Amino acid sequence: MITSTEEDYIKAIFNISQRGKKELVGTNQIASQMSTSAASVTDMLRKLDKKEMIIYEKYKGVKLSPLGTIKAMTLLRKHRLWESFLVEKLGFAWDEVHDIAEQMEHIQSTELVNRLDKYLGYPKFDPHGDPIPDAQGTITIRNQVSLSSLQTGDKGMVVGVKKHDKDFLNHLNQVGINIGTELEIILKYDYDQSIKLNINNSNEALLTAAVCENIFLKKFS
Amino acid sequence: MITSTEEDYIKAIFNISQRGKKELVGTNQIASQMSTSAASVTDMLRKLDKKEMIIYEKYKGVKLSPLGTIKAMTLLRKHRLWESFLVEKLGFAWDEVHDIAEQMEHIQSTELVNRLDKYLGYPKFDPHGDPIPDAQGTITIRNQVSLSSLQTGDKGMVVGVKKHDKDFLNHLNQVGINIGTELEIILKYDYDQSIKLNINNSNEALLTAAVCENIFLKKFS
DNA sequence: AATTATATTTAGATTTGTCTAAAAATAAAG
DNA sequence: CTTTATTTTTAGACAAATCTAAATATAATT
Ligand SMILES: [Mn+2]
Ligand SMILES: [Mn+2]
Ligand SMILES: [Mn+2]
Ligand SMILES: [Mn+2]
Repeated sequence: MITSTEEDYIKAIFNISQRGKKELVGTNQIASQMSTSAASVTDMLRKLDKKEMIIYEKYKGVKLSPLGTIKAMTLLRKHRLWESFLVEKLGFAWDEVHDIAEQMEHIQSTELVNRLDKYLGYPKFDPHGDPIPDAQGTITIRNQVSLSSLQTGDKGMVVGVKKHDKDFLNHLNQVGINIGTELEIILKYDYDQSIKLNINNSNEALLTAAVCENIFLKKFS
Repeated sequence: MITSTEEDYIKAIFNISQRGKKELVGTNQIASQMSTSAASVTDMLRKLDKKEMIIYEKYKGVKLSPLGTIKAMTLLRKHRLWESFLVEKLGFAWDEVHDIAEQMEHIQSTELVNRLDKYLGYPKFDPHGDPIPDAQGTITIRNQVSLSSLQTGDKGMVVGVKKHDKDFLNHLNQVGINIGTELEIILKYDYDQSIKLNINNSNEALLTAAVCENIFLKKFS
């Protein structure tokens, strides 16, 4: 038996270790990710260690055990399948689904998840371009580059975003960027690395370096 | 803010007051329905009373307040819509969906429920024949009779069941009864009120009085 | 190497939901 | 109208998840 609070900690540890380079995750990192106190994190780490979901050494840090990694994959699978359902079947926008999926990922029923997967046609990526682990927990890796790494004249198609918060996604909506959108870099300014680009061969837009950093593309040619 | 435990108590109180004749629900009734102790129930009743979800008088009993009744309707709506989704879209059988819906009914998002309702085509009844409250909380009443009340020669169509547990529904599956099944009473035995009947103009079956008690029909002519 | 700063853990409390055992209130019987 | 039985509430305790404030360990600076 695992509680949904424990599940959220597992997810947080996985997410932090994905985006950082270091193998071990720190107490404060988890605390800030979960918007809770460091003391609460320490308590929970002890508990998850006893349940053998993580490998934890006092003062040094923490990483997921094999068991914890499987659990994290299951959670990502559920979260991303529900997000896909909300967008594909119920017509939600990609910036409206995260908080709901955050709840639905905790529903306990493997049969439900597998049937949902089938119903959606076994999608490989969620509405934010994140890969969906299959029933065995394996994920499809896609070769993608950050928009920041492209130069003047380069072209590509948007395949994912790094941040998932409403404000960021809403901004992309406003400038007309979504998964599948085609971009051509008209000019990359040396001064501040901001990028002027052409969207779907029609509109033009200017993105700051901070925004470009969080957009993933499949580069053409 | 209401917790999902509180929501389950609200539902229990509503369900008990529906099936019983008395207006006030007792502590022990709730305890047995929720498989918990009477002491826990008393604690929760105090809390729900302070939140104005129920009207509670020590030693006398409890009933839902207007606020609590709205809450109960919302919960029934969510539970039954999710059950419909699981059966209609994901292909679950009617005896497999209750426990999953018991979890999904607690997802917090009115937008989600209303979109789900639309996606399902605004169904009026769930897979067990129970009415689904609309967004305003009003439910369609259907004129139905218990199979026990029918006599030799009567005909009707199954429109609902009183019990929702797996064992009971599985038994109905075995004898070939589901929502929509047409029944004709061949013979009602005076000795123990058991009923021999014809199912969909093909098979024959014998049901005990206890089983007949829990099947609702729309009587023909 | 000693001092300062940061990160992490402990100590002690709180809230929520639960329990058992005992006390009190109400209902049922004699 | 007492006595017995049932129902309900209280008392006291516990596990889970959280908090603040204080102590301790590790890292960074002089
Ligand atoms: Mn979550
Ligand atoms: Mn996503
Ligand atoms: Mn429930
Ligand atoms: Mn139902």
